[in-house]
Amino acid sequence: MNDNITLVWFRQDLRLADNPALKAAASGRVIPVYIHDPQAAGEWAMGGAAQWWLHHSLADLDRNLQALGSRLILRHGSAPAVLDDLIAEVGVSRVVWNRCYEPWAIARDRAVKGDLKARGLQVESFNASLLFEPWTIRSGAGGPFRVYTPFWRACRAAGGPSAPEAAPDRLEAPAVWPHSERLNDWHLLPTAPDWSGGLRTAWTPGEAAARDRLIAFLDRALGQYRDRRNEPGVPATSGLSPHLHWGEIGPRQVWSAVADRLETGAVAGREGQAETFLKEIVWREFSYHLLFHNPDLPHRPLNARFEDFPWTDDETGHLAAWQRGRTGYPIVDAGMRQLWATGWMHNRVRMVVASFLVKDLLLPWQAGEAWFWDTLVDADLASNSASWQWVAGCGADAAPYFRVFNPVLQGEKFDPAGAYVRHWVPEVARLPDRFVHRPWQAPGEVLEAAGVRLGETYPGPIVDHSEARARALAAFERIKQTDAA
DNA sequence: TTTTGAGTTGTTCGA
DNA sequence: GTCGAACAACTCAAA
Repeated sequence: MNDNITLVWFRQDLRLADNPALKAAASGRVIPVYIHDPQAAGEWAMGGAAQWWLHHSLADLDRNLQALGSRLILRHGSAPAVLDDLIAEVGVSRVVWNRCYEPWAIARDRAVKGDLKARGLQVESFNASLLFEPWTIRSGAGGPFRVYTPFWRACRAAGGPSAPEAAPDRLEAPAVWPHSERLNDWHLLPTAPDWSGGLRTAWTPGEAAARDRLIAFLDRALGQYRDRRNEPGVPATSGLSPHLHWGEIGPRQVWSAVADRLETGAVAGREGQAETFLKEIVWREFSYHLLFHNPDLPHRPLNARFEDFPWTDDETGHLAAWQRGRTGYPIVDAGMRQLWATGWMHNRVRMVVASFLVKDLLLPWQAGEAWFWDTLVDADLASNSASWQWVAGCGADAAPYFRVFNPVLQGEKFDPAGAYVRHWVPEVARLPDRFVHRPWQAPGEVLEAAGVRLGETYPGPIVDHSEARARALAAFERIKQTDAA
């Protein structure tokens, strides 16, 4: 039975526009399907925040497909088995998808492709998630990059990414729809308790919301991006990371929208501000490039010397204090609480909290990576692992080991009026600016007037930063010696 | 082929 | 108070 039906397997490309697999299928009958397979990712199964996002994004995709006369078929189970079932049920002749780049997904997709082709089906995969495929950007010597700036230049030299394509106008339905499971039965949303209130306040998953967020960012913040993106108390960043992760919008769409503003003079005199934003988009590409060429990136330090780094055991409950935002450093605690409440953290603060975990607490970067994975709505294997390695100093083009963020100075520099810490750490909200990032240095009467009792209403610092910094530098000194020996 | 200069995000110290 | 130097080692790419 061959009805010339194309099965479009949606994964991290939950959108209709700029979706090459969907576009390729749209000339004939289409069955869009999403397969929920929590086991496939192994230890990188989605965290709770990611599942919350996925639920709403799938609901949105289904609505958008229905507007084109189609719908989204939901199935759970092992993807190869589910695809087999669908193919047998409805007589599919062709299967298409947009590529994923997690090592486990690459292995799965390669096996599926080989298997389906061997059985005579047409199978095609496309690029929806990246400006450039990781294997197409090469250094002068022909290999992958390990330093960002040459990678950026190589991307620029590759010319602009291809233009995004519009969504199909309509989609032809099959004569009979295969059965679909119900989204609610997947229990992706938290219940008992429902902790998703902060996520709902902060985010609207879905393709239209992604587009709205992009436009709002371009209108309001692109022209000051370079100067203000580091201020966590100001909405100066795009907030596109979860939308990009789930593919509700693609980097080509983002790139072309920025290029438009540049070409039309909408950011005249502020091109450098916009360029800094494009560089951030390319940092995402760089992370995918690194993961593709170094599949162990999520587990093992790129710089092998760090295998022997003397991380400490978490005997003191430091990890839990960090996770719950009770380190006694307001900027660190604000970030960790923002993460817990909203599933997202401002990038500047991600660097501060990561440096604190890895350098002040000497806990392994993988512990931070795992916590971020569990709690972020934008949890992305490539960006998360590349960024943690960068902070830890063991990654590509990494922060030098002696760069230890001082949480007080970082707070005072980037949140000088304390708006960010006051919002997320209300215990210290009534402290004056000059003590809001260093409550333990406030005189007793100032603390009292602000209603702060250190150790009771808010913790004292769990480590002394300057001692911790010295400890970190000494630890790095040890792996230097290990290497020389 | 070899050499050379440059490379996202910081802090501290001493002049 | 400000300012420059020092804090490694390694990759990349141009010369």
